[in-house]
Amino acid sequence: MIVNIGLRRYAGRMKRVVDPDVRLLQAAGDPTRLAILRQLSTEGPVCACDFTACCDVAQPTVSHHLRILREAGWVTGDRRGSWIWYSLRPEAVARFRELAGEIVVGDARPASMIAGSAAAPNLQAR
Amino acid sequence: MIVNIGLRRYAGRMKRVVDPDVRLLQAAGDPTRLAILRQLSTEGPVCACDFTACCDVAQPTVSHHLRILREAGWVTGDRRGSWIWYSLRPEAVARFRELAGEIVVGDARPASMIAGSAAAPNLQAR
DNA sequence: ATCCTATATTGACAATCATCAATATGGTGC
DNA sequence: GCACCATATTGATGATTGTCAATATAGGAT
Repeated sequence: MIVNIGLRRYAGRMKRVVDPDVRLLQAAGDPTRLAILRQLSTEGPVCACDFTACCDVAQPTVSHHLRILREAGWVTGDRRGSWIWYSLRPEAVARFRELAGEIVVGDARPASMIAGSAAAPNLQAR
Repeated sequence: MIVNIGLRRYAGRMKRVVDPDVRLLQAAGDPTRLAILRQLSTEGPVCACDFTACCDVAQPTVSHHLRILREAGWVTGDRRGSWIWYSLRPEAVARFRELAGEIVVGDARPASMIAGSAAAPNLQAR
């Protein structure tokens, strides 16, 4: 996508992520956050204070990543006293599994829907 | 992670992505690249020239994203004449599905392995 | 050889990201 | 009230990212 700014053309990053599937994948695609997700998966609800150990990052960084995971729908935080227990949201886990099931090798279409399988590709105008 | 550079402390991004799982997720976590993966999944091998349509991006951008998908292990390119046909790599698809299967809600450990479930969290030194 | 087309690479630019120190917020207990 | 703890937010910094125009590379056809 190209946007004019004054006389210049903007060639940087433009399309913000809105697709919830992309947000889910993008949130999981970070070493610290994947470690958090894995810890939540194997240990069940985890206190926020216990994430700094596994990830070797400072407390504000953990808080930052937890916010991203929360906004992507991966986790919820449940305040109990002065601690906050984080847990995986089943909807996100289910959606992630669906997403994985949608990516399959080979042509998933029934043979009747395929027109010219081995034909030339669609040519594009430059 | 903290690294000293001269007298300053570096507070920017440090740990490069090496975990192949993270690379897989990171590569999939982009709108253009997820669209490419989905097109490959539903249509089977796709000529590189056919990706510009679905993604609304210029040719170098498609090439850039294909390279990222290739380096993450998602796709391979097969040159046939002047066209290059891209297809999903079964290993990546399989790993992605495994990855999705590893993230589960609730505590996956057997009850015998759980010490003090409802006890206080592990306290950390600041 | 030359031309044409498909794809990759280079270089630049701006947005976004991950990280931390410092500070703020909000709860518990005295 | 005050002190202490857990967590979130702010602000700064530097790396990384996504995008394009321009150029390069490579194969097919003439």
